[in-house]
Order: sequence, then structure tokens, then C-alpha cells
Amino acid sequence: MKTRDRILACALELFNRQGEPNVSTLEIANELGISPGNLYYHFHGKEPLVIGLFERFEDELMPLLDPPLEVRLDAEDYWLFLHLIVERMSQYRFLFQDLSNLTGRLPKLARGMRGLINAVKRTLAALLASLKSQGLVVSETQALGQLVEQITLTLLFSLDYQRVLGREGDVGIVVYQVMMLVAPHLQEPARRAAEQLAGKYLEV
Amino acid sequence: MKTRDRILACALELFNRQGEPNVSTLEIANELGISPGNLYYHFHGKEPLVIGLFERFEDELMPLLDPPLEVRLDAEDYWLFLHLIVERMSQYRFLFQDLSNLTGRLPKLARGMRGLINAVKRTLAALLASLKSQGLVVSETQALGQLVEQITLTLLFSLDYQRVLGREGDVGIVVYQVMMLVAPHLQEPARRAAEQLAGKYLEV
DNA sequence: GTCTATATCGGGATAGAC
DNA sequence: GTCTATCCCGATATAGAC
Repeated sequence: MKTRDRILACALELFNRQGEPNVSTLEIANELGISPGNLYYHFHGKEPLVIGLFERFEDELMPLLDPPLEVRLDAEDYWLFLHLIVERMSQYRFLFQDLSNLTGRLPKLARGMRGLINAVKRTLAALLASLKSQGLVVSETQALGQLVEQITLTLLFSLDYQRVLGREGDVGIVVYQVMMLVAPHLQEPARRAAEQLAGKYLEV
Repeated sequence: MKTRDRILACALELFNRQGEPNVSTLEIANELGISPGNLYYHFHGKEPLVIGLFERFEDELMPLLDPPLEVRLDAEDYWLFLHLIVERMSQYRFLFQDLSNLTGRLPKLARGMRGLINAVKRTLAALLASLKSQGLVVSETQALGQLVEQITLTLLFSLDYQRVLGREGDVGIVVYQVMMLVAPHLQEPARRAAEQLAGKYLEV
């Protein structure tokens, strides 16, 4: 494994554990057992490091956003889709712990993040539209647009929310929250099923 | 106005504008036209400053959380209540821009914040229960519990969300989002009314 | 590519005069 | 209470040897 990659991996680990603002380049170098100068040779500071990690995240997430919309999909596909996204986000959770700061400090990151978020929203909307066309979803288009916003907000901040409350954040609770968010918009048989299934997610 | 209060006011201003991590005590002193030493005399660093501001926020918010539950209140009271809370939060928005970091760094703040959040949740739940007892709200208790969580999450992070998206965050959009969150749980006449009224909030 | 050593810089902290 | 003048420290940056 190349040093460059080891640095990225180690930085990700430390950022996730302690929060990006609380990790210095020196700390990363020490943890890896290399010199600060060496780290600087590969990455000129923390910013390129963060950008590098974000690009990885982007590369890993984008493929998940291709919606297989051809055939009829049901609510369960929706949950699976959400689960995959949340899973991936939690691997790079430091990006979302300090979202405001990071995007404020790094305009490049801000642009990239906005692009990603929009891609996620498009996919969410497409999936919802598909459910609606099958009669599984009943609400108006306006309400569904707002629902997409709510889901996105929840995806971005739910782990933070859990952390602030002192619960340790796990992936399951995010999926649970989103399911409960969608449930009121579902037609009655599917609705109850969703609420039941959501409960299962909490226990895991 | 005493120096101590001027410091607090100025710090609040700068924190809100630039984000707490991006403001140094030196900067605050310069802005005020006093010396760093003087500032240090009043507040030994940024932490007591942040705590001081939080305590003010607490004092201002708590009175709003006394729910006047005696008489029948309708959905409109709910919106007003939300509006007041959001308004107050936006005056201390720096607290929420870096919630994770701040609560991570300052355990005292974390405790206080959790207390406040719980108080808000209790009030939200009480109001919803009141609406339900009048038949205005139809959903199950489980769903309502989850709704309270969602509203709280939205209150805490919606401004952040707007900022990340590049829209400048205003108070109206938060109220709008929360209203749309509650709407699906309302009985039909009230529901449509809520969605209509919500639209108005966007234009302001 | 990697190391050691040093330079630079900014924020936080503190002493002592007024 | 307020100022000036330091000091300390950690983080970033960079030069030059291996």
C-alpha cells in the first residue's frame, strides 16, 4: 500500500473518530509513524487531504445513485437504497459532522457537496415518483417535493442529532427515521408494513 | 453598558457571522477596541464566553416553553409557537452551526443543550397531544413520537441545511418545513389549510 | 520518498504598570 | 478596569541531508 493511500486511510480514521478540526497533520503523521515533512510531501496541509477524501467518497457514492427505474419497484427497494447511502455516508461521517465549517472554509468542497446532494435528491424524487405511479404513494406532488427535502436533511444530520443527544449514532436509526418520514405518505397496506419494518431497524 | 455585556454582544455578533471556530478572542477585542488583556480579565478565553452566551439563550428560550395548555388551541397556535422558537434560535445561530464540535469540546454546554432540547420536545409533544385530543390530529402515538423527533431535528439543523445548499438561511423556511412535516398527520380540513398557510411562509 | 531541523505564525495566557 | 508587553505553545510550512 502506497504511503499516499495510507495517509488517506489514517486521516479518515482519525477525522471520523475525533472530528476534523481536532486532528492536526502532525497527529496523523505520528499515528502513521512517518515524519511531518513526509506527510507534507504528499499533501500540502489538511485541506488537500480533506478534498482527497471527499473525492473518494464521491466516487464511491455516485454509482449508488443510478436508479434502476425500469421495472416496478416497491417500498422495500426504497429502504434498501437508503440503507446503502447511509452506510456509505457513515464511513465518511467526518464530512457531515462539520458540514457548515468545512463547506464554509473550502469552497471547492462546498460545490462538490452541493452536486452530490442534488444527485441524491434527484434519485429520491425519481424513486418516489415511481412509487406514486404504482399507487403506493398518495400525496400531492408539492408534498412529495418537500418530503425529498426532509429526507435529505435527515440523511445529512441525523447522525449529528444522535450524537448531540448522547446516543451513539448508528446507521439503523437513520434508516428508521427516514422510513417513518415516508410512511404517512404511503397507501394503507404499505403504510402499516413500513411502520412495522421500521421498528425492526431500531432493534439492530 | 458594561464592558462585560459589550463583549458578550460583540462575540455573539462575530460568532454568528463567521462561525465560532473562525473567531479568536483577539479579533473580538479588536472589534470592540479594547485590549486582549482586558478581554481576558472578563472572560478567561473563548469557552466561558460561549457558555455565557448559551446561558443567555437558555434564559430567553425557557419562558417560551411554558405551554398554555389549559384551553383548546388550534393548529395556528402551534405555528406561532414554532415561529417564536425559531426566531430565538436564529439569534444565537452560531450555537447550532457547530453543534457537534461545541458539544464535543464543552461537556457543560452538551448537558445544557440536551436539557433544552428535551424541554422543547416535551412542549412539542404536549401541544400535539392537545391537538389529538381535539381530533385535529389523526396519527398513532408511535408516529407522533417520531414526529416530535423529526421536528426537533429540523429545528436544530434546517438553517445549516439551507446554508450548505447555498441558499441564505431565513427563519421562514424553517417554519415552512416544520409545517409540512406536521401536515400529513392532520385531519383533512386542517391539513389543506396548513399546506396553504405554509406556502405563505415561503414568500416572506 | 523520507528524514531531521528549523522557521513562521497565530492564538491563548499572564505579569505588571497605570 | 484597562493597557502594554511578553511568553508559551501548537500547527503549519519549508529547507536541505540521506
